[in-house]
Amino acid sequence: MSTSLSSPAPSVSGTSGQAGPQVARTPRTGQPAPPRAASGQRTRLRADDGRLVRGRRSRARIRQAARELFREKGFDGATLRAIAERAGMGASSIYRHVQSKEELLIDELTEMQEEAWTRFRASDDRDRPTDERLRAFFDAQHELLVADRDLTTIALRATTKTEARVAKRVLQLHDRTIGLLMEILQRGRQKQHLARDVDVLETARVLFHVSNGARIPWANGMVKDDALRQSMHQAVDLLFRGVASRDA
Amino acid sequence: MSTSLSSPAPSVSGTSGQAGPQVARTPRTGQPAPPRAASGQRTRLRADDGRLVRGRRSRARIRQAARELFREKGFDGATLRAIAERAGMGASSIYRHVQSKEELLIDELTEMQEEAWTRFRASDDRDRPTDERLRAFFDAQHELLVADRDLTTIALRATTKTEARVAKRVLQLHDRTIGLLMEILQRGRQKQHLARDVDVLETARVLFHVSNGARIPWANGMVKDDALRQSMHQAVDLLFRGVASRDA
DNA sequence: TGGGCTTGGCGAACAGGATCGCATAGAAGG
DNA sequence: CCTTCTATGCGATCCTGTTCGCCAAGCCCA
Repeated sequence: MSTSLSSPAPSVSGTSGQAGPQVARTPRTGQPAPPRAASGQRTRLRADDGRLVRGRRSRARIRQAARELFREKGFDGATLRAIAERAGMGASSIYRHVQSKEELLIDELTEMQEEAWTRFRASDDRDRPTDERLRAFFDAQHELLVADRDLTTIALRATTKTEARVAKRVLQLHDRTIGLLMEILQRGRQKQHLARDVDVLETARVLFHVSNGARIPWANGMVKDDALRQSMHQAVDLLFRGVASRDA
Repeated sequence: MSTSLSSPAPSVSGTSGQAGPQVARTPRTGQPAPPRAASGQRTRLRADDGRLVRGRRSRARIRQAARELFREKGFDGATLRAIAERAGMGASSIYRHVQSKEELLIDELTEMQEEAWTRFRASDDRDRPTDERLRAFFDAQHELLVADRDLTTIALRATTKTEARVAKRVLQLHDRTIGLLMEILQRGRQKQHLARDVDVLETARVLFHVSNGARIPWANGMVKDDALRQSMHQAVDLLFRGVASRDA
């Protein structure tokens, strides 16, 4: 327990595995390149291979184009063909670099998360009361979400893509968030803000789920920005104080 | 507060409006039939009009076919064309009766919910401890969900359809569930299981969100059936007891 | 009987995500 | 230089949800 809230928090459910997404892949097949018979494989591919360089650049352009178009037209409004055009290539080429449109979305989300955490950390103080820290944590997320309502909605949607690869990456994101919440809670237990026998993991999960769930009516316009924020604050309070009557 | 858990619980967010879905509609236009100029409208359409009867039968066949195919192939696997075929009509005809594929899903979900509630009520006893009742409530839902993992996933997905009509109906479902939870909690407050100043609505929401959120990793196979169940039980406990240390 | 209206149905067509097979261009090695 | 392999790229095509324009059948009223 040291570098609080910095490195990729421990995976929490079984969602680990699979290194970073930067590695060049062969999306077309899904398999990491068939080992080819028993002959000696020839090339091992240097990282500065001109083709790979080009590939990386293309990927970057795609991501950029996607990001822009998502913001301009929303996820559904951003056609793959449009993204491709802006990235300066044919639609089908995108699939050389990406498995599905959702994957582009997830890249985007991951970045948003990262930024939310950075912001939070910037103003965090580990010695504040735990519930206060939690509220600040959610506020940080809230701020960013509000700017991109559409992305938020679609993020929730992506969660439920049965297509394994997509779902897994989203779940990983979830796990990281839960991990961060756990760190906050753990600290709270050290400082005896929390009862000693509290299950930190389960508590973190509850908080996380609430924050996700509360976004749904908001994303659908049933709830105002600020109400969502308040709602999370209340949730933290409820969870802290408990709802049971004290004389039990 | 009398007929506990029976009639459509009070709508909780702004999601009210729009009567039942049984009314014959004009999906093609979206508008409930253009009022037509200033002339006197002729027909008022008796309920046993042969056309309407036929229509109802078609709708029923569509629903039936959809239900079956959803179960056989999952939501995404159940092609509209396939549904149409099984219902004995062309694909486009479906749209005379339904606004979108998701709508079929929602019909299905609504029924599942209804059944879950019925089951719960059957074994409920309003004098039991509140937390026990809540656990039973979630268990009842759990039982049904387990049978239809795919539907559950897609249900969550449907929540995030920006397409207003779909989202609204899902939100209504949510509201009803939250309403039922509120009734349980309210009763708990009467019986002084709950602290007097607890915000029943907010508590119900928290519970609901957690139950939804917890399903996501489960639906993606990261969590076993029983773990999901346990998780909900734990969540109820946490919320009841509160996580803050008592000496604060 | 026949006109006016409404509901239900159909095949064609469209849009958007994804796949396929072929083509090009670097790189490595002889 | 020629071969061989790999990473990229492309246009055609597929699949699926959805829309469109047209038509038949049912009901009502003259």
